[in-house]
Amino acid sequence: MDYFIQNIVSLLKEKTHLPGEEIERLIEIPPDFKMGDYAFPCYILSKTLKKAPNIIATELSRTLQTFINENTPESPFLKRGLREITEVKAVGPYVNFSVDKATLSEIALKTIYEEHDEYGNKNIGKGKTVVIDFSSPNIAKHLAVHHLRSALIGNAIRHIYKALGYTCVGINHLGDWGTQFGQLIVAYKKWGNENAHTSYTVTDLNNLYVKFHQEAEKNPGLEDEARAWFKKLESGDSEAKELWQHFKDISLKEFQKIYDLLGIHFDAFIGESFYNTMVEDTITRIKEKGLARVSEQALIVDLEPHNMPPCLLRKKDDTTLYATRDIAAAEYRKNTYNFDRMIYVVGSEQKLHFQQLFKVLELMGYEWANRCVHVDFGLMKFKDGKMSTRRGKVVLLEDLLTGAVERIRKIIEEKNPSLENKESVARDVGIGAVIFADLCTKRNKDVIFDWDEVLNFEGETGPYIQYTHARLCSILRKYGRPVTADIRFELLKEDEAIILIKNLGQFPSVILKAAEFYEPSLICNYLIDVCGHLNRFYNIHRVLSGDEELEKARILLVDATRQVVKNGLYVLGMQAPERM
RNA sequence: GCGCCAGUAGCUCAGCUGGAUAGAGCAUCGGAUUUCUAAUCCGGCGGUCGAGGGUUCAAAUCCUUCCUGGCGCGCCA
Repeated sequence: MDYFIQNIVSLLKEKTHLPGEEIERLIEIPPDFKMGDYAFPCYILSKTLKKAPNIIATELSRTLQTFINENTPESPFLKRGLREITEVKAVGPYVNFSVDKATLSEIALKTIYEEHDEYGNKNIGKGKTVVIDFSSPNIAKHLAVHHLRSALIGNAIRHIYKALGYTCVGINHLGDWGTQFGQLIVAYKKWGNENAHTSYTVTDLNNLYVKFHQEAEKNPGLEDEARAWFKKLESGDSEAKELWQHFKDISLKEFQKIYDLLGIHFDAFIGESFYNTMVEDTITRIKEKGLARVSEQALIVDLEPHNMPPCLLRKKDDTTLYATRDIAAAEYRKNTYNFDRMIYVVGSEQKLHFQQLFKVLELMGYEWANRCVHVDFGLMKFKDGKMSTRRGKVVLLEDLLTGAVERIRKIIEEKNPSLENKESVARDVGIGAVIFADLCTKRNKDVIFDWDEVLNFEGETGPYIQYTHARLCSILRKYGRPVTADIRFELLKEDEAIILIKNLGQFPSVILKAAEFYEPSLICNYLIDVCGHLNRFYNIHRVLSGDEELEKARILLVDATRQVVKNGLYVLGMQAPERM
């Protein structure tokens, strides 16, 4: 618990007779720093005391202030903590506490200084494993802008949980199985070209896929052919398998290029096909539990008692469905990684699917079913509708990324032409801009993709955060001496400094909250706040002033801010260039 | 038809486990640089928090009805 809150709670406990936990929960931070550093709302007392909260606040603040004045010298337990409460005053229905700013600064800045790259980390997840299923694109289709979200949110969540001490296993659950491969094989055999083995690209595969759907509208028989080919694939037909493997190789090569660009790493690429050999056992187990039955020639788990549509295990042609493979995959992952939690970062259009999946796992008797979570997110849309590879209507991820890098390159040329390593900085900032733009909004909202919006680098953007970081690095370079935490903390007395320092102290709890809600956007918003406070400070107060003591103090603040921004960018999966 | 999600400034969003005057950015208008990178900062403009009803001392926040948009609802993933 925060040092000051601890003191305030023990003080209030004595005078209000409320339980400590309750008080701690109620303590908040006033909206305006001028009101004080911490606040206790008195509404809760108005019922028992039968007085208006304003009056209670006035009386309580007077009592507390008197108590502090009287007891400071003697009380051995509260002595230090009490002396650091500099003022207790009533503001409306709140009792507001002001604390000694030098102590506040010392606690926050020393912690950051000592923990540096580990600041914000915790060990609450030590010895526990989290499996994160993310990105998981479909083979034979391009990675498009709408595939970005799962990859980025998953990657950030992975970093966040790692920071909390969890062992994270990032799995790319490739969509490399299913009727669509039957479709692709049919399309390839009908319209494909002989050189597939040497020259085919994902674009070619995607064209075949689009063509299949166009043709299938005119000729529904194609769908049956496709199902037949998938059945052959599932039963191990060598021709089908060879084609499938090729489609897969081509896709993986292209995916890897993008993941490298984004700086995203997976611990395993295990596609759906991998579970093909396990689904029979899975189905057997489901049958043994008496959960499965045949309906309309298909094998299902009836979820009617749980107010859900049935979960289909096997189609009438005997091939399996993705739900079946997902059940097998969940069992496999539990056996392999013995996870404490499993997180699926998949779009919200699959919400029902995961509800069904988790329910089936629960019905199978797996106690860990309730430790599986679907971290869903809204769709990426154009102004005029949903993106879809089926209709060939997409913005390719690669184009977006190279476009952003290109744009940054121009801006560097314009603003900082003498910069070294322009190429790598342009890449870090361009990619970072895309990452930040995507992570910045709460994940369950739909995102409307707008080139102008994504390529505007002013205001609340990735480049803004990185730019702030680069300027801080620049000051430290100019300073040229080692940073020390042995400073006179009372010199950091300006409002802009205090607000910033308090903000920096919040970082660990922001990480925690982001983990709790699986919400990387909280970190984006936090970084915008920190950078805003820093830039305000930077604009008003000179760091390298010539006054040695003051310089030392402000340098520590600069370094601490740099560190927090760097750590924050890291968990988002972004680079923090030192010059730009 | 049923279910889930969203609706806050012209635009994009924050605030939502009830609490102090509803905040940012973009756009627009006006200002700040002999000094640490102006990808910055300051100010102006801009809001019946989709609509009605309810709970409460207190509602953008909780409940309810309705409206609008998105997604989903057995052999795709």
